[in-house]
Amino acid sequence: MSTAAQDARPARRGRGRPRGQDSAVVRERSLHAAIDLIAHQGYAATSMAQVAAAAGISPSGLAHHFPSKPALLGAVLEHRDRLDHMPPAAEGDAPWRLFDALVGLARQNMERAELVLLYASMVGEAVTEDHPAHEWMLSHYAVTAESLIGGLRADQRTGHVRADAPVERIARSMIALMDGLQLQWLLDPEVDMAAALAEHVEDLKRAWGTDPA
Amino acid sequence: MSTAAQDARPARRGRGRPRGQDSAVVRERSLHAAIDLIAHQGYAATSMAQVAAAAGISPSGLAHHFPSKPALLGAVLEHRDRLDHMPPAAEGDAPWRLFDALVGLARQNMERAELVLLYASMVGEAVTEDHPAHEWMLSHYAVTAESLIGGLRADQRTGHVRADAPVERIARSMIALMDGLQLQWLLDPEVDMAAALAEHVEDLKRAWGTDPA
DNA sequence: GTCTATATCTCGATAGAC
DNA sequence: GTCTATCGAGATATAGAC
Repeated sequence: MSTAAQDARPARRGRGRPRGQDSAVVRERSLHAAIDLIAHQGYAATSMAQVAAAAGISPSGLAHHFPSKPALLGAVLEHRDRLDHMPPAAEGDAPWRLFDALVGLARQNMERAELVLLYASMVGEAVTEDHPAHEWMLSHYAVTAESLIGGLRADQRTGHVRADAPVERIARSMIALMDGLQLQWLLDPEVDMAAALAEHVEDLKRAWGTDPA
Repeated sequence: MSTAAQDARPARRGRGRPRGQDSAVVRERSLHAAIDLIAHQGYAATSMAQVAAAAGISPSGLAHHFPSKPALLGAVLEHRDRLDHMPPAAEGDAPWRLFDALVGLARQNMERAELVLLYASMVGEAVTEDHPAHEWMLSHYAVTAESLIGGLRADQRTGHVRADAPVERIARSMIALMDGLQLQWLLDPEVDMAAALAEHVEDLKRAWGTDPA
């Protein structure tokens, strides 16, 4: 999009109204400032003025890009989901692939404390029904659980997972363990959440898998 | 002036200054109002005025019992810990007693959504270092983990738990699972967190216990 | 597109009457 | 012990200049 200069593009540059690209840059900067602040303070405790100051613009300037606080939150959540997404299940997947992928995601997230902190803050606040991120949270859990359950069912069809495996419980426990470990890791970086998760997945394979270890 | 009621003391009773007992009642009422509001909205989003209104007094009246917002939070946390406490390990404990007790606690908490909601809100907010409840949260995890680890070590000494059991990891995973299941249960009351936890404890006993199932 | 300025609220906390 | 009154600070949001 935006194929460079339309035509002559004279010396409008210095102080003329900034166009396209500049706007995107400021928006991006504001978004990252918001992520940082919401992660550390929570949504309720973060003000538009703080975000604007961190982004180097005025509150009104911020309001131009994000007309309201919930709108800013929506953009933050959208950005988060793009960075930390569940890999989709595919037909030819290796057995337990999604579970292994989650272990990898956990290891990757140990290099991105900001993202984990944002998630923990959001989840804690959004459990209440009327929170602006409540719908996001419901959807997040539903999508994650359905993805894991679908993967397990596929593995059952190909015979790599025992037919009597309690797939819902396995999926729910995996998600719960991930969430809980993230909290503990945030409080104590010595906690190796990827390793703990990997051990759990190994236990699952031993208990419900059909392939030899 | 106003020598009138100095000694006659007519119907002073009805509206005279309330004493002792009354104060405790109002304090209790304020405390429960605060718990309810903080549980549903979080600490940052809850105002002293809201708590006062819910308790049926004025903000200044509330300030008399709790001189500041952090002071009110402290009282809330203290009350919470009294209701939802880790049973202490004792010398003659049955094997895995603390783990069974936690399953029972989870089942009990499924009748006390308020308490679980308060915990989830607090944990989400207090991960940040400068939150007024951060110290509480660190202590909460430390005490819980040490208690579980101590119980496992005692069971190892009595021979009911295998000597090569990774006690730290078992304790951390148990806590993580509890925390994560509480979130999922709050979002979907169909989730039976006590049952899921009980299954996990059974898995632990099978994997690391020495007693026959 | 960003700014200044302002409108309208609500916050936490304090002082003093009764 | 609870109230009214008030303070100063900071919130979201809008209007209009440049």
